[in-house]
Amino acid sequence: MPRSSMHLKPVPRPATDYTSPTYWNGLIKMSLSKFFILNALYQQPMHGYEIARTVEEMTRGCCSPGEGTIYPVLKDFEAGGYVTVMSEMVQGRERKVYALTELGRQAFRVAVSSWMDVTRCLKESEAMLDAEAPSETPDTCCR
Amino acid sequence: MPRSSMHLKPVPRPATDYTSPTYWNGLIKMSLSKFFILNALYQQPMHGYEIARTVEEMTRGCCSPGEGTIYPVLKDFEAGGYVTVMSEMVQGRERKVYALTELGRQAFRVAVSSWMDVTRCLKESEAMLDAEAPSETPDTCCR
DNA sequence: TATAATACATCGATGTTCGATGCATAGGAG
DNA sequence: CTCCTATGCATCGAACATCGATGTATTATA
Repeated sequence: MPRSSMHLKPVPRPATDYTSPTYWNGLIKMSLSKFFILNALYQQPMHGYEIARTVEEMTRGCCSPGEGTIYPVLKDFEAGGYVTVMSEMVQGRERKVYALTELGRQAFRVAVSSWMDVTRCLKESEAMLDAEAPSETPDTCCR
Repeated sequence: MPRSSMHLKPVPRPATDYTSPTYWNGLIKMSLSKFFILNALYQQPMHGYEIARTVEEMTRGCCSPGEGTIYPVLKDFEAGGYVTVMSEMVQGRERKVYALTELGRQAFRVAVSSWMDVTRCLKESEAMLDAEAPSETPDTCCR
């Protein structure tokens, strides 16, 4: 028996499947959670749990940050002065309603602007594909 | 002197500036390096160093993955069968020319498709901003 | 009396990228 | 002749973002 297979072969690293939409959606999500949280709050003040559902709906499931993401981010936003918090009790349950400050609104505008830049680049990538294989765009949205 | 300030105050965490384009561009970059590397190779086979310059140009500086990103990624792509490598010597310098396999091309098409989904969501976010403050889009691109 | 939905919060694990560092050659500036 | 820049590959620790599991608690529903 080869010695190398006896010890310390923890996990062979399943090798990422780059042809899986799941992979790319996960990766994309990685840089959009904060963006969409700001986006939701830009529409109106709301509490953490509501943000989760709002973003889910807004992005049609493309990007739905988990609670493990949302609450730490909100805490960070609060510490930086991007949101203010109002605690309220509704039917015995605590609710922390977050509202964007002017600084928070400014942050979101910058974020949109930055994303628009890359969006243009992405459009060009799509155009390149369309040029060789026209008529695509199945509009499946994340599945 | 308060004891808590004597020990273990490593770095106060400078607090992220979410109103800085630099922050958002950095975050965005985070999920687009692999995408643009595939994009470059989709156009034609090239070597690592060339990929860096091509992506830089392609994205007008929006997303320029460093070498510390590119080489590990290429190695990963090779291991997964997404690219093939041809080593050549040019003027005494080694060059490893990478070419996409059909699997690699497929991966890129999936990636584009996934990105198009979010692009639609981003468009809507921009539309929301434009509704309240029309005539923006300065087209500064990353600065 | 479970179960689901609401609502908050934390923590370790995973994955992505950066920046520094290292090696090596070629060519031009001083 | 030596320094610096550009080319070209490669690695590694640190920083950061997000997930998934876990925990607490209340209310409504089955």
